[in-house]
Amino acid sequence: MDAITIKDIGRALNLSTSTVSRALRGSYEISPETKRLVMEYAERVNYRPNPIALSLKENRSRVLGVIVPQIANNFFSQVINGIEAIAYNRGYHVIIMQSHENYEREIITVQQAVDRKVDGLLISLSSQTHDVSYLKALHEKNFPIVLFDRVSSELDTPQIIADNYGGAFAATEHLIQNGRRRIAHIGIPTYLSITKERLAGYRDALQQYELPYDETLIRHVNLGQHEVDPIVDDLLNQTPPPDAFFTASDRVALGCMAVLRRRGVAIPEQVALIGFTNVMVADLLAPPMSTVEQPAQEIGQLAAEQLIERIEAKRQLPPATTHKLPTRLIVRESSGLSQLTQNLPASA
Amino acid sequence: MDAITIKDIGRALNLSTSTVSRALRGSYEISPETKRLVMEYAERVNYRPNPIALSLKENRSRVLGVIVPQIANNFFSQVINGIEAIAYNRGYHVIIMQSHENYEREIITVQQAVDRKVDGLLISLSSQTHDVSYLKALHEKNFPIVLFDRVSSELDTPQIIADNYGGAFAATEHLIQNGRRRIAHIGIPTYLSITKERLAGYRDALQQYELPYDETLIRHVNLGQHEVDPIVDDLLNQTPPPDAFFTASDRVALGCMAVLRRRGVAIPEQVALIGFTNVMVADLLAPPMSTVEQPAQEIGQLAAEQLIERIEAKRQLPPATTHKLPTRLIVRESSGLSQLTQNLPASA
DNA sequence: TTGTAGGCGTTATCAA
DNA sequence: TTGATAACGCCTACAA
Repeated sequence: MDAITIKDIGRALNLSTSTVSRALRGSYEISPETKRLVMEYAERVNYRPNPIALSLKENRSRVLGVIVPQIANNFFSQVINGIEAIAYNRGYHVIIMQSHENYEREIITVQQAVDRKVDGLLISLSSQTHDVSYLKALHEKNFPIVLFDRVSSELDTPQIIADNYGGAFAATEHLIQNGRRRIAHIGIPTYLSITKERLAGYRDALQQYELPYDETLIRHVNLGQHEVDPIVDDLLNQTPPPDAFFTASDRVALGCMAVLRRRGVAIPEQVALIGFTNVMVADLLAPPMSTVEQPAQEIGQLAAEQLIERIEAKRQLPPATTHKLPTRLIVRESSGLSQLTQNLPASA
Repeated sequence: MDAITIKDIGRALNLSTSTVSRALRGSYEISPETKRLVMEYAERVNYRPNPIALSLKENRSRVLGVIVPQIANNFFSQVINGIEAIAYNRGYHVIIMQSHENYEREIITVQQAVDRKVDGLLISLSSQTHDVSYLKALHEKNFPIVLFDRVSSELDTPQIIADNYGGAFAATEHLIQNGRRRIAHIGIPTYLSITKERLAGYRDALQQYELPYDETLIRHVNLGQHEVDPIVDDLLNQTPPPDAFFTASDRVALGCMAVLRRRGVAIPEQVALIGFTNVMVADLLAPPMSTVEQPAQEIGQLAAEQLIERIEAKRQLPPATTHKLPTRLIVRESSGLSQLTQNLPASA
C-alpha cells in the first residue's frame, strides 16, 4: 500500500508542502499556473488526503456513532439505513455498536464510542436502561447526542420517535370499530417510553369507546427472550378469551400468530391480530396480520440530520425538542389481498 | 469536551511526555514509583489515548470496512452481527457501507472505505457486479480483503460461503423423498456464484433420483425488486402445476407463500415450499414453510477472523481458500409444530 | 531512569 | 506567490 501524500507531491514538483496544500484547496493566493500543475499531478497519482491526519488536526472524526440494542432486527436495520443515507450525503461515516439490551454494555459501548472520537452519538436505549445519568453527564459536557425510538424524557437532547400513542390509539380504535370487545395487549418492558405511550393509546381508545380497561388482558414481555408463547396461551385460556390482540412489537405479534396458528384459531375471524411493527415480511405474509407501521427509515434520517446539525452548529441551536413521526395503519383483510393503508395524522 | 492528553499528565506531574507515555505502557525502563504516580493520575483524570493520533502514527485505523448490498436484510444484518462480535473482541471497529446492489456504487464505496483508511475490507458483492478487476487491483496492492456469501472465483482472497450446493441438494432431495415430482426452482440472478451453486444442487438431486430437469420450472428474479408474484402465478398456471417450490432466497420464498395463500393453495398439502433462507420470522410463522438455513452469524465471524488474521499477519500466510459452512435443513410439517432440524454435512 | 527530538499527514501562521 | 515552522497526540530512537 503506497498512499501518496502532499509531501510526495511537493517533492515531485519541487514545491513545499504548504504550497501543495494550498493549491489543492484552491487557495486564492496560489498562482493559477502552480495550481494547475499541482492539481494535475495529484489527479494523475490519484492523491487522497489522509482523513486520519485531518481528524487529528481538526479534532473531529467525521464519524457518527450509532448505538442500538441489536443490529439483527428489522426496525433497527431500517433506522440505520436511514441514518446512513443522510450521513454519507453529509460526508460522515457511521460506526454501529450494539448494547445487546444490556445496561452495562450500553455504558461501555458509549464510552468506547466517545474514546473512539466519534463526533456525536445516536442512541436507542437498551431495554434494561433505567438510569441515563451517564448520558446526561456526557450531554452536559456538550457532547452531541440524539435519542431515537427508545428515548428518555430525562435527557434534554433531541428525541426522534414514532407517534406511538397515535398508532396504538388507531390500532385499538380499528379493532373496536370492527366489533372487537376483549382486546388483549402484549407490551414490552413497562419502563420504556414507547411501551407507556402505546399502552396509553390503547387505554384511551378503550375509554373513548366506553369499553372497560381489563388488567387481566394486559401483559408485558422482556425483549430478547422467547417467552411469548405461554403468555398468549394463558390469555387464550381465559373465559371468555380475547377476540383480538394488539401487540407492541413485531416479534411479539409474530409469536402471537404462531400460537394462534398452532391452536387452529382463525385469524382474523375468531381473533384479530394487529401489531406495532415494521416487519417487511409481514407485508408478504399478509393477510391476516394488520400492522401499525413505524417510519423506521424516516426516524433514522431525521435523527441523523438533527445530530449533524448539532455537531456542526456554529451558533446557538434551538432547544432540543421531541419529534414525533406519524405511523401508518395497514389493515389486511382475510379475504384476498384487500389491503388498506391509512396514513395517520400525528397525535398531539 | 476536555480530553486529557499525555502532555497534560506530564505537565501536572512535572514529567516529560515520553516518560508518561512509557509509564502508561508499562515500559520496564521506568521506575516503579513514577509508574505508579502516572498510572494513578491517569486513572484519576480518566485519561484515554487518542486513537486518531495512534492511527496516524501506526498507519492503521483498527477499523474494518464491511460492504454489503443492503443492511436492512435479515441475512446481512446477522452476518454483520457475527462480524461485530469478533471485531470488538479483537479491538477493531466496524464501518458498514452499502452498495445498494449497484456496481458503480460498490466501486465508489470500496474507494471511500480505502480512502477512509480501513485496515481491511469484508465484501459481499452486489448482484450487478460482473467485473471484479477493481478489487483484484486492490488485492494485488496487498490490501486485505475477504469475500463472503456473494463471492467471486476470480479473486484470490479468502472466501466464506454457506454450503449452497449441499443445502440445495438436501432441500431438493427432501422434497423428492416426500413424493414431489414437479419441483419449481426460483433463483436469483444467474451470474451470482450462490445462484449457480444452488441450481447445481437442485439439478444434481433431480438427476440422482432420475427425475427430469425441466427448464420450464426454472426461473430467476432480480434482487431488490418485487417481481415474484407474476412468476409464481405463471408457474402455477402450468399444466400440471408444480407440486413444490424450492426458492433460492428468503424474499422469494415469502413472496411465493403470499401468492400460494392468495390462490388458496394448501401448503404443503398441495404445494410444498422450501426456501434457502435465514429469516428468523419464518421460524415463528412456521409451519408451513421449510427452510435451508444459512449460518449467517458464523459466516460473519469466520470472515472477520480471516480478515483480521490477514491484517495482522507478520509472517507468510497460508494461501487463500474458500471456506464452506454447512447449512441446516429445517423441515416444518403442516400439522402441529413438529419440527425437524437436520444438520447437513458439508458437501465436497 | 528520564528527557529531547523527530515524525506520522495536514493545515495555519508568519516570514520572505 | 511561496516557503519554513509549529501544531494536533502519540511513540520511540537517541542522548543524558
